[in-house]
Amino acid sequence: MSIGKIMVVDDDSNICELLRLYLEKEDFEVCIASNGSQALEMFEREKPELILLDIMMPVLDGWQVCREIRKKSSCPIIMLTAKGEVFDKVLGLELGADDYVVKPFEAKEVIARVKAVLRRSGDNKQKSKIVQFDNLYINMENYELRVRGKQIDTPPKEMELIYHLSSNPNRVYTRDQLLDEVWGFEYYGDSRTVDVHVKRLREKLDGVSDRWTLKTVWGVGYKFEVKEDGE
Amino acid sequence: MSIGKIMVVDDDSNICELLRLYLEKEDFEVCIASNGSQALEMFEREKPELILLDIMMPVLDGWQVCREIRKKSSCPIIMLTAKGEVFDKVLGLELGADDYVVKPFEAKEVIARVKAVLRRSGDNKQKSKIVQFDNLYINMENYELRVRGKQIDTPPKEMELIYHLSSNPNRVYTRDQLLDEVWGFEYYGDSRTVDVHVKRLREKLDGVSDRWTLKTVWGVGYKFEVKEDGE
DNA sequence: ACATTATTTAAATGTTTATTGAAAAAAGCA
DNA sequence: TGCTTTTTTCAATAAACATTTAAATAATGT
Repeated sequence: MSIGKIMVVDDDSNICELLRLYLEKEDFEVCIASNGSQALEMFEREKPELILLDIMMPVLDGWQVCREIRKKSSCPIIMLTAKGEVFDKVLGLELGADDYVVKPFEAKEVIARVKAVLRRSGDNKQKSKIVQFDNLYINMENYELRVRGKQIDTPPKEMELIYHLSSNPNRVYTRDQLLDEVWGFEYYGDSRTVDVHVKRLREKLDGVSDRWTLKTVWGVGYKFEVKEDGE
Repeated sequence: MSIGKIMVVDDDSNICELLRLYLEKEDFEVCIASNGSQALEMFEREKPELILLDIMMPVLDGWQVCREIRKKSSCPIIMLTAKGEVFDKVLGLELGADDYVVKPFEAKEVIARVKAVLRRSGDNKQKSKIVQFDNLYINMENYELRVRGKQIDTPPKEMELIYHLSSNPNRVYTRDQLLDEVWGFEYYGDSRTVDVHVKRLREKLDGVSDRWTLKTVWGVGYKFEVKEDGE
């Protein structure tokens, strides 16, 4: 599943495809424009969450594109600059670009900067990686699960399962839904697998709180049930 | 209100005043030195956040000033060079200048570069080169690692790795992240390399404290885990 | 009571990490 | 420079751990 759409603008198709390769590996969706005017048009249509923008381009150069986009949007922009143009990039930043990368670049570095800029720009739809209910604390950043403040070592699948369930309290998930959403779409295993993981989680979590419980919905699936106040 | 103090060093008072005018309009605080030795003295006293430094100056030239300041500080420095003057970029980089501007300059351009350099330096630096947890002491200034006050000879990579991990306690890093952030983007080696370094660090550090530990997060990576009080 | 669904258990399967020793690379020294 | 030592990397194996499967048992609803 895509974690965001990124528009790559460069007249060198090798560079575009290289970036596409790496970005898609990181689960970004990618669209490509090979010149400035195409970029502006595509920007309207695709509404990307971030733009990787080459400076040296035919028709409209990167700065002009940057300036145009800034007139109507604050979409993050990372400039791609050739080695010779080192000091113009400073002005690029002043025009409203968020970061820059100097060619020839390491693809890994570009990815890192994309992530950093997205993180900084904040309004990305990344939901909190922390869930807390009464004396249960789940932190997917650190892969940490705490019960009454005490850390409990938990394997990744169990971790993701309890996180998924508790992120949407009171919602019932069928086993197949859980296999799709936690294990992944391509997974084709026995749905009893879910039961086993639920069982292990219960071993760790049962009787821990009277304010929530990992409940079986008979004939349907499971839910993380949270009790209302005073109930 | 000032958004930061900038020291301007130039023997031409016209240039100094022009820069002061523009910088103050942008809410920077400005102090001015008209030669090298005055600059060094003022640097100690005023502790500016950035320095605009002319190269051609009587008494001490810009290069010498730059070198002196770099001995004790990483304060950002932008060099001012006259047109026709050959700017030695390699020398500039080696001495630690962050950017340069060629005279005659547009005041707006200087402002843009000042802001860009400040933004960059704000991203990167600011973090202490010393980390301390319980009886572990890491000093990256002089590559020194101490356990219970006793110095332990440690190879550079291990040093950088434990420093990186312990600088962000409890955060999980994947092996690839560590390769990017400790080894560098251009590194293309096997990610198992990280394991070996972790293993060596553990030989040196295991059982040393019950308040922190170098922990494996199965299926994910490693973290420097620090226990809360009373746990 | 019967059919269906859920839980538990244990064993098999698969994956990730730890450990090791040797090779390669880098750094230090004469 | 050439030699030695240290550090880093690589690759193979062993160990640890997680996940899945399958089958037996228990619970639930009609």
